Amino acid sequence: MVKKFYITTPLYYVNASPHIGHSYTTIAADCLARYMRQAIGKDNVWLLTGTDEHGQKIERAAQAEGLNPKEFVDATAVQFKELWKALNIFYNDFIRTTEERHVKTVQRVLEILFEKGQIYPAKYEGWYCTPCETFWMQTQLKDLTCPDCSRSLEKISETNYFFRLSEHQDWLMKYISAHPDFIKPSSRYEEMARFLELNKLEDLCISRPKERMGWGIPLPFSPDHVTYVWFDALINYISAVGSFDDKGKYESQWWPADLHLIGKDILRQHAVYWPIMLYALGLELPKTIFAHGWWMIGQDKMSKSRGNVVNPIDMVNKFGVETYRYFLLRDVPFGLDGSFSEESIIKRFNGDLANDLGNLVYRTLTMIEKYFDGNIPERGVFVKGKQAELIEEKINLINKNGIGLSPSVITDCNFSAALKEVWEIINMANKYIEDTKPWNLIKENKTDELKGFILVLVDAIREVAIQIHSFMPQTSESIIEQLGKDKIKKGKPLFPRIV
RNA sequence: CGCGGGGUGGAGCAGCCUGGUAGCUCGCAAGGCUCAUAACCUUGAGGUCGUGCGUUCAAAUCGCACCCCCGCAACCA
Repeated sequence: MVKKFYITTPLYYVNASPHIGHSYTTIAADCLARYMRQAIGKDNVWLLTGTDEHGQKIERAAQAEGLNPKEFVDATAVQFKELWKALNIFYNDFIRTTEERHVKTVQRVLEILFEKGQIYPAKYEGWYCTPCETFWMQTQLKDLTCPDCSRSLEKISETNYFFRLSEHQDWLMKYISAHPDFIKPSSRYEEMARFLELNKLEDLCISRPKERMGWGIPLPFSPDHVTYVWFDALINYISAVGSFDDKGKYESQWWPADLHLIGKDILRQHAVYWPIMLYALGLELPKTIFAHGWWMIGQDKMSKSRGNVVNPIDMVNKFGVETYRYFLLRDVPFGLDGSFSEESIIKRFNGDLANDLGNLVYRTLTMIEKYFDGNIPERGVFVKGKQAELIEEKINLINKNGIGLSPSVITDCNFSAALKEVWEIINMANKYIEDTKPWNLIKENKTDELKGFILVLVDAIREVAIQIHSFMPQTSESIIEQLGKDKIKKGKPLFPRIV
């Protein structure tokens, strides 16, 4: 097991309010971080999230609301923080790209790379749509009109700064083929490996002239330019957890990251640009980059233009945090796309949470109440049936592999499979009750058997509560509490069925 | 055109790499039970595994060809 675990979410771009996609990545990261805190100690885990706040899109979004960019991002960043609170996200740090610590590091990185000759100025030629304020590459165009607004484009040529991506292709390809865990899941790994095989990397334009786009970090060696997107945003992963000294040496107790969780849309930036930037700086590469899938809304892609964006807060208000977290992590294997609908949330809720888990807890507590006056029977040597042994075996097995997530499950972020494992205990327990028929035991005065039976259930439920802690912290705690130490504190059903 | 993913009982998926009684969840039907949130447990119905050809004693699984769906433009996890 690793000694420290540094996990990140992407920096969310704050040109609009957070949606379920943002919450998905962050909940997954929170779940892993919670799991790892239990496994290796809370001081050894660092979960970083934050917001990406520069760029033209934000400049324009701010304008649309009649705010200056800073006012605008301040307001949106708060929305993200509030959402994380509502979703019970426990992060160690929240970095904003407008913060001084970040700006300084970005400029330092630019400086170092410029001195090393990794960044160079060159004339940049392309087609510009003035009304849209958008720059188009030749390859994006069918004719000389703007793909967005169809107005005619203007050819402009300006000096910009470029990062020498192209000269790094060889070692990156070798690195990737030597590190099968670098990009996950494996389908994405193949995708990237093939991309590098089939395409030649071109140097990356990393600047914009200030007069055209002012809301960004100025290049230290050319104050008339600001950095452009990725050179700003990606650096947060190091700017938040360390700094460069005068000699350009980076110091950090957390770097390299153990896991960058990202959506599949930004895989190339993380799997190609970012490693090359780090390599050029002489820094270690992250251990693993995991690209998860997207939530579709029914069959459709979620997008602002379609107007089908789902607000996580609405879902939380409707179904509760715990259900929302459970649904996202359970319904679809991490890595694949999922189909989001209230209907499927309700299905999961009624099936897994109300009928299986909630009802198991409730019926067990009721039996303890009725048969033992609310006292959990004392431990003793009781005759165990075969089923009881199977349940105990299962519990031990899962315990041995570490809090319900076997090592492969954790490294492959297979939340869904982990929960399935846990639910097997639940199903076994429900079946065990059915087969043991405690209502007959009580009639026949078989108290010892009844005690043994209840203890098996109590153990099973405790185990389940521990297992689900990273996924549904509140539910876990509530179950432990209701079970009490010796005397139960039965409450209302955990998940009252939605009719 | 090309690239990637996919087509398995009503729905969603696993199985395919390493050929050999087609499995899971939900839904549906019948039954059982009463500790429980009309919940839980059991059983059952329902599939030419996209199409065709080939390899093989044997193909959902391997090979070839074809058909259909999704993504490969932008905002964005």
